[in-house]
This record gives sequence, structure tokens and C-alpha cells, in this order.
Amino acid sequence: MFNQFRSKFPLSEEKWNQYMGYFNRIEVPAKTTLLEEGEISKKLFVIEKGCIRVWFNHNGKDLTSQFFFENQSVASIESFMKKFPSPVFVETIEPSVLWWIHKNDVDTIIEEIKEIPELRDRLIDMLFQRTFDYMKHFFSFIKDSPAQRYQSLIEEKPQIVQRVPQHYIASYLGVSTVHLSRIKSKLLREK
Amino acid sequence: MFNQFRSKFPLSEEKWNQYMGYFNRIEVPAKTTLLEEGEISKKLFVIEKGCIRVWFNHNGKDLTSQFFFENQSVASIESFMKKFPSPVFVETIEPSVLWWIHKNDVDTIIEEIKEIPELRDRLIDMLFQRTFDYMKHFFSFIKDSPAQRYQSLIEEKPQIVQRVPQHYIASYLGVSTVHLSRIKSKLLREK
DNA sequence: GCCAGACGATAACATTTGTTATCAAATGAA
DNA sequence: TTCATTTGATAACAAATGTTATCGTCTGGC
Repeated sequence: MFNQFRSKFPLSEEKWNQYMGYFNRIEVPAKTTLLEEGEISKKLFVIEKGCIRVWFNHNGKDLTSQFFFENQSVASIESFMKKFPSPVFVETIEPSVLWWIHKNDVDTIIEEIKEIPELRDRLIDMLFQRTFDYMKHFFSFIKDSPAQRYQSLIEEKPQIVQRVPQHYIASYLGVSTVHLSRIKSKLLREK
Repeated sequence: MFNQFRSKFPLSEEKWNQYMGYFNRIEVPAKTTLLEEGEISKKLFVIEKGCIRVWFNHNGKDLTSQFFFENQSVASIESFMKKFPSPVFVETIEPSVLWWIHKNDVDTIIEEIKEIPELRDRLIDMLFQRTFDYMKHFFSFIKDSPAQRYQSLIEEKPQIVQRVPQHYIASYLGVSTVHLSRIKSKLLREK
């Protein structure tokens, strides 16, 4: 699973093996809850196969805020980093093969990584990049209609449209399931 | 201006004075453009007095994405960090007193700060915090109506409601100026 | 194979939001 | 002051979006 990334990390064989030893492989069915709302996140997941969504309950409605696929890492990030009760659920969409690592071990790795300039800079870059991604997503809500947001999703994140049930996508785009269905049928008719 | 922050930075008197020497004070009228769209951002601004907005043009419409007030630092962050052409304008709303520092000097400071564990961790924390702020703002678009977003703004960022012209706030909330006006008058009538 | 539940399309209607136009008040520059 | 510009409220109408309900299809488990 992780050997494909080996060459990207300037670590000794011992360190690499130590870090790899922290990970645990699990296989779970679809709709498995990996983290409950209110719980404090202790595990970071990496997806070998499958897909995961992050969602929360608002006035009885199931609202999805993020999707994750193969080779991405997933956690309720604020809960995981700051030990807050998680505002969100983390749940598999498809049957999945996951690797998880305990927060204590992540902390160990980060403390050590911070002393390696190349990796420390990479960490900081990742944080910036994530911020940029959120900014872009936020911009789309003030400049685009739901139909345009759906178009962008098809072009920029086709995996979501192809693999995720439509009613999860609807809340991610900020519209009702009925309206998303309308958007799709209008797109078809216009082709 | 910066002496109020002196105690927060474990720096020698020399380093502190060196860093402070990088800053330049300017006074500008309202509606001064500090950065044009397409330009590569070279200056980071800190606001001593006044207020600034970040906006972009979309199909002829003026859309505001952020507001900044006293003691905050402002830049087109992606352009400043990665030397991309800026996707946004940066413009004063009120007559303002600003301190700016050149990107080269910021780079120097960051390189040096990264070697001081306490300050490096603070930098990483700031990046996390900014990401959380964007996440929260994005969440509000999938869970709240425009009227609820306006209510939250009153409660959480009263400065914006008090000091910023209403038509800038409208696009920040993702609604038309007419509709924001309706939201306000409905709030008044219901009290 | 059978069945319950999940998923998605559609219609009818209600509500929200945008658009355009007009007017009034506030503001700033000469 | 005076006048043009900016700002904001409101009305009337159009368009977008939500809600509720119904139906058909598909799927997974037994």
C-alpha cells in the first residue's frame, strides 16, 4: 500500500519501517461509521480501496461536506488535531479497505518530521493547499449557480459524480435532491 | 503599532528591530486599490486603522470574498505565497493607515522563524486555524439560509455589519443587494 | 426468487431569491 | 452651498429552488 510513496520521503529504512508499523489494515462494509459526531477523533484513515464521506446532521437533515477516495487520508480534522468533540460523522460509502494510525503515533511522526526541513516544508505546503481548496469551494458558492457547481464537479471531480449516490452530492452542492435531479435532466435535454 | 505584539515573540532585541525595520507605514484614502487582479502580489499589509476588502469580478459583478480590520494582515494569499497572478483585487473600504512589508522580507523572516520551534508551531497553528475558518464559512452555505447567515454575521462578526457598505456584504453572503435589504427589513419587522 | 429498503425521476404547488426600475437619503468633492 | 455619486429601500414581476407526494427501478440479503 505505502511502498508507492516510499521514494518521496527522505527517511532511513529504519524510520520508514517504524512509521509503517504504526498502520493497521481493516476491511469494512459500506455504510460503516468510522467516527461518530461528538466523539474525539483518535484515528487517521488512509484509503486503499473504497470511498468515504464526512457528514453532519442539521435539523434532521443529512448534510455531506466532503468525499474521499483511494490514497487520500481522512479524519475529522479539527477533532483529530485539537481533541475537540467531532462536529461530523465519518462513514464509508462503498465497501472499503483502510489503513488507520493512532493519533499518538501521528503526533510522534509530526514531531520528528518537523526537524527535517524538506518534510516540514511539505507539511506546511499541504496546509496551504488545503486552505486554497476550501477557498475555491467557498468562491463557487458566491459566484456560481447550483447548475454551474454541478458542471464543475463533473469536470473537476468526476469520481464524485460517478461513484457517490446522488442524494449525498445534492447536499454537498447545497441543493435539495429534487433540484439536483432537475439539474441533471435539464443537462441531458440540452445535449 | 507593533509594540503591542512584542512580548509574544521570543526574539532578540536585534532580530525584532531588524524585522520591524522591514515595515513601511502608509496612509491611503477609501477605495484605494492595493492589488490589481492579474498582478503578482509582492506586499503583505497589516492594518493599523481602517478596513479592507478582497473582491473579484465575475461576469461584470463585483463579488466580495473577505473583509479585514485593525491588526489583521492582508494579502492575496495564494498569489503572495506562490507568485501566481492574483485572482482578486485588494481594496480599502475606509481611509486607512497601513504597514506593508515586501515578500522578500517575509520570506527571510519565515525561513528564520521555522528554526524556532515555538514560532514555527505557531505558524502551523495559524494555517490550521485559517483552514478551519474557511470550513466553517463553507458549512454555513450548505446548512443555512441567507437570512441565517446574516444573523450569524451580526453575532460573530459585528464589525462587518457595522462598518461595511451593505452591497459588499450581500455578495459575501451570496445574495443580491435587494434580497439582503429584504432580509434586514424582515428582521426589523419581526422584532 | 422474493421482498424490503435505497435510490432516483417527476409533478404540483409553495416559497425563496433574482432582476429591473424607481425613489429617497446620505455623502463627498468643488 | 450645490451637485453628482453612492448607498439603500421598495415594488412588481420573473426565475430558481424547496417541499411533499407518488411511482418505478434497482439492489442486497434471506
